[in-house]
Amino acid sequence: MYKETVYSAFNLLMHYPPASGAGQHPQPQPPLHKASQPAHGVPQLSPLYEHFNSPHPTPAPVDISQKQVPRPLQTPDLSGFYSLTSGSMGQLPHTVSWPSPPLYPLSPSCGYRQHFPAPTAAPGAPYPRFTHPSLMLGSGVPGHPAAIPHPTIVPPSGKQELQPYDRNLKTQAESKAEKEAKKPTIKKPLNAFMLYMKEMRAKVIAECTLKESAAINQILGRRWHALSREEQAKYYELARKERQLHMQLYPGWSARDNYGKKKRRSREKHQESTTGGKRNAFGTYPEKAATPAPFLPMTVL
DNA sequence: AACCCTTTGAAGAGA
DNA sequence: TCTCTTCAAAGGGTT
Repeated sequence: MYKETVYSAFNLLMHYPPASGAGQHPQPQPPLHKASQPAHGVPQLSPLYEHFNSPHPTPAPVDISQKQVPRPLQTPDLSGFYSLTSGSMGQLPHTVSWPSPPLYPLSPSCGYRQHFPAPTAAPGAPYPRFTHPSLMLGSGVPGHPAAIPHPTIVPPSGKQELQPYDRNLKTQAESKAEKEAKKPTIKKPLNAFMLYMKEMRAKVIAECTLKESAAINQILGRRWHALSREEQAKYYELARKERQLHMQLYPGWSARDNYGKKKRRSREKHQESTTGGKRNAFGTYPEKAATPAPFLPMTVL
C-alpha cells in the first residue's frame, strides 16, 4: 500500500512534473456549472455549459425529463448535422487536470507532451467538417432514401445476421426469449470523448504504430486533456447533437435497455468491488489513492 | 466465443 | 443529492 502510493507519486512526478514556478498548484475552483463526477473522481465540464455561456445563443438543451413523452411524428431536423463549419462554439472554462500516470509505457515518439497537437486553428477559423457517419445524411432516418441504418442500431451479435428462424423446433417461451435476444440493440449515443476518439484513433495508430486499443486510448485521453476549450467544445456540441438525434429517432429508448447485455466475469467484478478499482494493464488492482488527489482537479475560469 | 483493458462522459441505480 | 456502476468504441490480449 505504502509502497504503491510512493510509486504512484513518483510516477506522477516523473510524468507530470509541476510547471515552472510551481510547487504552487492552482487551487481548485468551483465550476460555474454543476459538473458530472465520474467514478474516478475527475470532475468534467458539463457539455451544457456552452449553452449558457455562448455569446451566440444556441438552441436550448433538450429537456431530458420530456424524453418519455410521445413526440409528434415528424422528420428529425437534420439541418446543421452535415457540417459544423461556422459559428462560435462559445466559451468553455479551461480545464487543467492531472490524468493518472500511464500504465502502458509510451514510446518517446508518442509521448503525450511531444505530440500533443497545439491548437492550430486561427481564431474564428471554421471547424473541420465532421465526418462521423451517424451524423451524415439519411443516417437512420426512417423513410429516408438513403435508408442507411443508424449506426447505433446493431444486431445483438454485432454481426449482420439473420438466419431463418425455425419455429418448429422451439417452444413458445424459447421463441419469445430468442426473439427478445435477436431484437436489434440500440446503442448509446457517443459522448464527446468517444467522438474525439473515433476521429483521432487512426491518426494515433499511424503516428505511434500501435494497435492495442487500451494503449491508444490512454494516449487519446491525454490528448483530450490537452485540447483547447474551443477544440473540446466542438466535440461537446457534436455529442449534444448526437443525443438530440438519438432521442428523436428512439424516443422511448433508455440507457437502461442495454444494461446487463455485457456479462462481466463474476470473479473479476467481485475483485473490483473489494479492491476499489478495475484491473489495470498489468493485471493488478490499483489503489484508489493512486489518483493524484492533491493535484486534482484544477478548473481555471 | 466472450470478456478484459483503457479512456471520458452520460445516464441509471441505489443509499 | 451524492456516489457508484454500466456502457458507448476499438482491437489485441486473455480466459
